[in-house]
This record gives sequence, C-alpha cells and structure tokens, in this order.
Amino acid sequence: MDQRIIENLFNEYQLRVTNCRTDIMLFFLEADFALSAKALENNFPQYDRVTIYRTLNSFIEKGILHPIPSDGGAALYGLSDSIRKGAEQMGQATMLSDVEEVIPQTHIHDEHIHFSCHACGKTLCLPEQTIPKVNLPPGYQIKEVEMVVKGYCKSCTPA
Amino acid sequence: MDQRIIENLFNEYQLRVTNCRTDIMLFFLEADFALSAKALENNFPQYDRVTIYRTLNSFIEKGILHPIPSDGGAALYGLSDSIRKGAEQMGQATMLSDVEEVIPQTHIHDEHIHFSCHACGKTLCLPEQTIPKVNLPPGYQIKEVEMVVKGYCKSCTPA
DNA sequence: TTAGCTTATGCAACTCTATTGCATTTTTAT
DNA sequence: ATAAAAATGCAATAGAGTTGCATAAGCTAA
Repeated sequence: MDQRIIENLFNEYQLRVTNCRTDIMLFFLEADFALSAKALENNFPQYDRVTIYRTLNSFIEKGILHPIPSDGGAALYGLSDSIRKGAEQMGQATMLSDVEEVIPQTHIHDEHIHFSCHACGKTLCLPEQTIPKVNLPPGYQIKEVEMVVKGYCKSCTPA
Repeated sequence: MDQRIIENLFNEYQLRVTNCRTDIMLFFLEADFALSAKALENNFPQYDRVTIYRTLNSFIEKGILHPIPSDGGAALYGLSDSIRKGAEQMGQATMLSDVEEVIPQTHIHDEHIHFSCHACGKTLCLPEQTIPKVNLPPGYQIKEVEMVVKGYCKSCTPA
C-alpha cells in the first residue's frame, strides 16, 4: 500500500497528512476486521490515547470509517466500503491521473452485514453481503438498518 | 397489572420478591419501549445505582430482559417476548391456576427487529417482526442475528 | 412465629471508555 | 520563510458499569 495513496485520500477529504493519521489508516487498510480504540492504543504506543480518539472521530466525520454496534463497552470501527474499494483500485494504478479520480463519499452509509465471531472475537465487515429488505407495519419510516450476525467465522468454523 | 402476577413470575424464575425488582418489572411492563439504566435511576431515586444494575443483570441472566445494541454509550434493555406475552395473558386470567401455567424460558433469544426513532429517541421491540433469513458465504456458522432499524416511528411519522 | 440461612441492598471505591481545555507543535498555503 | 490553521500531548473530567464488604431483607422449615 503506497503512502501516496493515503496522502491523496486525506487531501480529497480535507484532512491534513500526519503520522498518526497515516499509520492508523494503513492499519485499517491492512486489517480485515474492525478495530477498537484500545487495539490502536496497543499498536501505536507512540501516540496519545486522546489523539487516537480524535483521529477516529475525524475519520468518522468524513465517512472514512463507520462505527459498528457491539455488545461490549468499547466501540468498534470499520473502513467504509468505498474507501477500501478505492484504495484497492488505486493500489493497482500506476498513473497519478488514476489516483486523482477518488471522490469523497461522505454521509453514505454502508449497508452491509457485520459478522462477530464468538471464537476469535473479531468483528468483520462483509461488504458483499447486503442487508435484506425489511417490511415494517405502516407508519414506520426507515432511514437506516444495522445488522450484526454472530457465530463462527470462516477461520474458526471447522471444515 | 397485578402485583401477584409479578410475584408469580419471580417465583418461577427463582428470584426473590423485592420492592426494587417489582417496581422495575412493573415499569418495563408499562413501557412500550426499551429502557436504560439511567432512565431507571431517574425514575427510582429511592434505589441505589448499583442495585438497579444488579437488578437488570439478574433479569438478563434469567432471560426476562434482553440487551439491545445501541450506538450511544449506554446499554438498553427490553422485555423478552415470552414475558410480555405471558404477563398480558395473565392479566386477563382470573383464576390462580391460569397464572401458574407460566414456564420460564431461559436462554431463548428473541429474534425480533428493534426500531430506533431519530425523533423521539426511543428504541422499541417489534415482537411481530421477525428478522429475515441471512445467507452468508460458505464457512460461516450463524448462531444469532441482531437487527436494528432506524428512522421515524409510528408516533413521529407525520400521517 | 420465629430462628437462621441465603440473598439483596447500599455505600465507597474502582475500572474502563471517552471527551474537553489548554499550551505547544506540526502542517500547509502564501 | 512565515503566519494562520489545525493536530498533538498532557491533565483533568465525565459517564457507564463493576466489585467488596457490612447491613438489611426475604425465605424456609421447625
């Protein structure tokens, strides 16, 4: 994952390029599961807890990360679908013109299913799994749907 | 709602009958939405915060209440479907024999949809709305599914 | 009904997650 | 290079929830 791709992303979203933001974004791109503030604190002892929280909040405001509902006390965060897809495409691109095509998609909520594994404890975004349509009785106006499936993930289910 | 019905319920679930438990159970039965520990603290200043938390936990252990995923920091709790249904049936019953028919249904998870209203802030259980079946790619083993729909509830949607 | 065992309650202290204010440092545009 | 704007670190604070322990209340059986 090229550093330049991340810088470009931050420029698009009007976020200043800092070590903390770059490191955390790289970590999210390399992780295939959702992360907690605690996990980031452990992985980046060089940054203050407060800075990590502020970094997470700035990413959420821009729509780069989305919060994932969790049972435990601690919040979880996952990369937005558009960001991950964009970064993967850019990873293959070699020309700068390709890189500049990314358009910020703020406020677009990813309506994918989240999976929480009882065995390894990880929570994953399943970008390919769209949430099934819901029909509520008349009078309800649906704006957003959250779905968390719990069980055993691919790695933890015996084949 | 008869006090005797609640006493009977507690006996079935092997919970001692105390003022705090009775008051809180009554409050849940009368509320048509999910409650937070904070809401109970506000409504029952005569009971200690710790007692309220322990009361909630004892109800959850017995399966009388279920925790509801929420964005905010604070947990929400809803009455289990079987309890509310049982209490309503008993409310109509006049003979003690009817009342004694309640069977504790511990560890049965209610797979209904939850609705969270952006306007009034209330979270409701929708016992009639079952969660649609989900198909995940091979390798995932599903044990439990949570679904929270957000938008405007019946009371807050203009007709 | 009471004696005695068990469980629930209240209080104090504590843990953990997250936020806020403020001084200092870093980023970025000129 | 410089100055404005924004990010960082530190200290303090807020809120949710839990634990230990002494006391009070509920339950069981005689």
